Amino acid sequence: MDTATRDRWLEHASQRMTAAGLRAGAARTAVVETLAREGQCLLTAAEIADRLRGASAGSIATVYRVVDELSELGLLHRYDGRDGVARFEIADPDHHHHHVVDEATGAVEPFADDELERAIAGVAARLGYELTGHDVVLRGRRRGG
Amino acid sequence: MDTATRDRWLEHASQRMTAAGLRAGAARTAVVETLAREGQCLLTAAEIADRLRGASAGSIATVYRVVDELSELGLLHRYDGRDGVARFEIADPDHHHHHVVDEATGAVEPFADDELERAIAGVAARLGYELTGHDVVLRGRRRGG
DNA sequence: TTATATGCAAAAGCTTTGCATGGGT
DNA sequence: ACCCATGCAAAGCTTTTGCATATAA
Repeated sequence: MDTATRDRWLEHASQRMTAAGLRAGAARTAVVETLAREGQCLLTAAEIADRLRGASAGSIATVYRVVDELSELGLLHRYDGRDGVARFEIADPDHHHHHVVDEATGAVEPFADDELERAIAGVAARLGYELTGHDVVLRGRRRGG
Repeated sequence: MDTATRDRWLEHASQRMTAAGLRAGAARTAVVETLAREGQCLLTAAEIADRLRGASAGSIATVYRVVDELSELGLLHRYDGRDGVARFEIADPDHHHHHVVDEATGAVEPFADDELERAIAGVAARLGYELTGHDVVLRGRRRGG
């Protein structure tokens, strides 16, 4: 993820948070900046807290509170994997994507696919739903190398 | 889900379990039959245990052990929602489907879509993955009524 | 008979909450 | 000044694990 995208998201997040009446506290700001820095990469609350501790502070409780707020505002995507740990990453409308998990290594790779998105939109229309979100997770093994 | 489908799955499950060296204990059998009876419907471990208690027994620990075994054998699909509770349902290759969650009511509706499946297969091929599974969850609000 | 299945209870996570304190506006 | 944000500790959950007993094969 490039700097421009990250900065754009930071700007957007700042506006949304202000509009929502959220103050720019030290911990909240640090969580937001950490998520922006990691970009298109899923982080657990514990991983975010670890990165904050490197700087100054960050209690796990606050991290959970902040990621909940941000998710509520649509600023984060949340993924709940099979290991019972929630993971978060910034939601950038210009970089919409999903993930494929390599079951051999556990590695997570992002991907985007227009045809998949069209198919999902088609399903929603057919079923009569107005979509607010959707998750796609592929699991498999990488062929070749 | 019709009786024939349920019976077919039960037969299939029985064979796979025997082949895997699993014995037909009371609790395991009861869990399998409960899942078959519910068919195309997601159940939590606690919900399964509740249904067992109505009959005779069923400890939550055993339920977790059984659904893990069955998932490992590919006999169950597992969904991890945002509430941190895993849900299970029988995996019938002839009734492959996904789910759409109505955010207003929390209702979960199954659906199947060939175009969506084709898109997913296409993505996997493009990325060079041999898929072992995939999840799609749509979230939205039902239009009209 | 022998290894597996089961239940109970305890432990192990992750996540949330209460409360007192610190900090933004 | 006022109210929100934060940290700590404790509580709440789901899920896993240890161990003794019961049971399928």
